[in-house]
Amino acid sequence: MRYHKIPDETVRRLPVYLRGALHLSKSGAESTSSQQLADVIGVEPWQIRKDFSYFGDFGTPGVGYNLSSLIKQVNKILRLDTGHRAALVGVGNLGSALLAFPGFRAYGFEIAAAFDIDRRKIGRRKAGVAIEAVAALSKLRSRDIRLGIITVPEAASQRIADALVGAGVKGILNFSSRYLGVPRGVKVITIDIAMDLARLPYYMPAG
Amino acid sequence: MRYHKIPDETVRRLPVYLRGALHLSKSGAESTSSQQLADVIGVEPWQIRKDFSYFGDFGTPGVGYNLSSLIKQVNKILRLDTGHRAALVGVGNLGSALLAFPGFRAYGFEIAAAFDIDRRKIGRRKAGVAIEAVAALSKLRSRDIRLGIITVPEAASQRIADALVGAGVKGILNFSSRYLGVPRGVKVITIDIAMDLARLPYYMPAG
DNA sequence: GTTTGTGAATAGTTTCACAGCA
DNA sequence: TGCTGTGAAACTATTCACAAAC
Repeated sequence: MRYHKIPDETVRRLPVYLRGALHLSKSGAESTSSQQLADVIGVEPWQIRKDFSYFGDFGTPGVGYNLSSLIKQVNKILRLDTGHRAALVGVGNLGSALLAFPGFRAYGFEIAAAFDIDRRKIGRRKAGVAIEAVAALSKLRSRDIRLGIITVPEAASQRIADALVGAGVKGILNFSSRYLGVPRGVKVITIDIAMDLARLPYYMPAG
Repeated sequence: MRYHKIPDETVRRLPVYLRGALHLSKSGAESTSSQQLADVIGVEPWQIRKDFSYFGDFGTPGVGYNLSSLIKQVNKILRLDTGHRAALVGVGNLGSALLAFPGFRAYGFEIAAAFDIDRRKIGRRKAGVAIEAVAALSKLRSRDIRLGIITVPEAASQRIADALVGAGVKGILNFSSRYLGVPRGVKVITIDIAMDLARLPYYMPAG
């Protein structure tokens, strides 16, 4: 199955596998099996094997997967091996929390710039990052930043997305609840916190 | 198609439709069409019609959908018509941001309690909510709280999930990056911010 | 004996195209 | 005419079961 289109769902799971592998590796293990990795992350072993099979032979039959080589290969597929600099726009409650969030580093991300529209915030620092005026967004191109994180109110999100795209950003993590129109070649992933909470009651027993 | 199992993907999209409908309604419209709603939220019109068709007749052929009745029906399907009280555990950066987050109210959610393990935080208030000791979690049952939001560090998340389940919580919104094992009958939805960011580079043009 | 990798079977979802109603 | 609702077709993803590799 080496020469196939990769299912989106497989790509969605790869970071999960990566995290599981990192976890096992930190626990001192040198190798693992699809069964053990599956137990750690809560999926089924054949799913892991199938997903990996799209990219080539990751493991050794009868033995399993070498963790450090597995981590290296998945990192490469996801292009996390080079490191990425992101710009965060909107230093409110959520934006501030993300600036301080330690979880990005494990995947090689760094929030290298922060922007806000509020004059009182501009010039200050938050979690070591200087807050700049939104107007300065247009100068991102020269700063090797190709990722944007949008944590502004709904009403401003499309305008900010346009500005980020204009500044050469190719990937956006969007925390606003509005649909963002972007040109082909730019990928948006939306995290809508209230919406995820909103489908929880559907699955809960009545009461 | 009235007597079918509802696809999970349909349930995932219902809150999106709800938000679009609320948006149009706030803009002053009284009715809409699948085409207009689709444009607002960035999906295709037949997707909307198909999804609604699992639940019955929502619209009028030749005319469209009445917004207030649409909103009422979707709210009912998602069980958002009754209101829900949630407990948040872990008042760190992200937890604090969520306590102050205004977006939950639109869906009828209220964060009615907050818990932390840090003695210095216990007894204080954040966004109007008193911070209680994690040990007090066991008394949740009597407070009409059946939803939990977990914003604690990875290492503690399973323990907190167990405590929430023990206190009668039936739905969990999990922001930690660890897989949570819960009994049948409890639904977990995980938002893993770093993981979503981690699959963005895969989709970005090389550079 | 153990565990991977993968075709084939099954299940689930999206898309189409149009009948039927306002 | 305009728009919904939905079977049927096309597509995508999951699950199985087992041959091949160690």
